[in-house]
Amino acid sequence: MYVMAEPKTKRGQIRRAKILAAAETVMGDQGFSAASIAEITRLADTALGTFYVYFTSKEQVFRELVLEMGRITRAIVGEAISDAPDRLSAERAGLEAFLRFVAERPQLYRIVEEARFVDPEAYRDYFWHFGQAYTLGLREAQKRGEISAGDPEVRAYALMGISKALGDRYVLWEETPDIERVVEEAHKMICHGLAP
Amino acid sequence: MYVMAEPKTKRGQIRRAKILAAAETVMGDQGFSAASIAEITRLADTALGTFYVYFTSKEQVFRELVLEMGRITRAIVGEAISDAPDRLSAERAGLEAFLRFVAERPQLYRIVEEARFVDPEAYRDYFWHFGQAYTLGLREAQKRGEISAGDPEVRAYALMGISKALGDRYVLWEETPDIERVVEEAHKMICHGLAP
DNA sequence: CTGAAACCTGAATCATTATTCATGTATGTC
DNA sequence: GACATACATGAATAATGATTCAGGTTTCAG
Repeated sequence: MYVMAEPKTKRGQIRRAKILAAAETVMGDQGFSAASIAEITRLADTALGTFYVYFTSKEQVFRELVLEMGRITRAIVGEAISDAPDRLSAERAGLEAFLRFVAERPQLYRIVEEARFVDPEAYRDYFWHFGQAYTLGLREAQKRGEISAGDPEVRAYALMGISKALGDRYVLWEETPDIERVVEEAHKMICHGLAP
Repeated sequence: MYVMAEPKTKRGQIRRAKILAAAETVMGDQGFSAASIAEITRLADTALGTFYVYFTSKEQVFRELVLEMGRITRAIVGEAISDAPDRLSAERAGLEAFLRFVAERPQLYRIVEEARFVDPEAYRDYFWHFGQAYTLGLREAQKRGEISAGDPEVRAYALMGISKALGDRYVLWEETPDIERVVEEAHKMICHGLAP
């Protein structure tokens, strides 16, 4: 997928950023196919044709948004777990940070999920990257004896799945999410499992 | 959403079923928007217009497929766990059955996930229904002392999330999935958690 | 100041497809 | 075997919206 060169002037950079932000809003709210370039440029106070000065296609802005979401999510979760004293605390902090992020920017979250259909490669890359880092974190925690033995990659994906499902059910589907409570309950299960 | 009456004659029932099956294939392979009615009817050896004898719109066949998927998944998982001796065994059997189902009918799985965007109500109903049953099963297992105490609904969604994530990573993204191994590893974590 | 590069414009193009419809053909009942 | 109902057809309709383009305007280095 061909990508345009960076804008050379200040004005150009601002314009491009405005269009990208508008695309986030419109695509996040309405989904990829319902989002029209016309509406994106309208929201960005820009002429329709200007869109194609900065992006080669509708698909390309979308991909850009998915990449941005990857960077943001990793930054937010990474930050949240960075000063946890041990891995179990890190799991709790990471889950909580993720759920709060979903609550604050549901559009970005939606875009990543839609990427599964619009741009499967970007979607896969997103989780692959995240999964790699997650796996590594668990493997090292295991070496340090902070968690029990077990395949770190399977665990990483299982834990990502928990976050996503709880985000859907308790953040997106709920008027007033009680994130604290959900994190608490989930964390108990993550630490000790279901066995009596 | 208006739904057509059932076909009255044998011929009609067969034709309708043929179109529905073709829709499953085409929509499952290409996704909702890339799937064209023309291709669906071509695959069903049927004239284009005949589609509208049986379905009111493209959206409506899609919904029909989502509902069908709901019935099938519940049947398959329900069957798998029905003769488990206790809840922890049931969790293992259910996870394994789900992963095998994803491996066998990836198109249907894809359709449900796409419903999140194409028909959010159907998507929500699907998980709501499943979540209700799952929660109930966990609550009763807890009463019987087969699992430890904890919010059964949060646990239900967490467990569904695990299944979905492992389905993505180890079934859809893998040439030759080793379902047995993944189930084994995940089940250890589900039973005992990460705590050392 | 000035010219070239960069940026901006929005009407026109172009392609795609869901849906309709007017006109047949089959089915089953009497 | 005739009639009504149900089913089948595919060309025509109609709407949509992504992308292009031919010509302006702004920026900024020299």
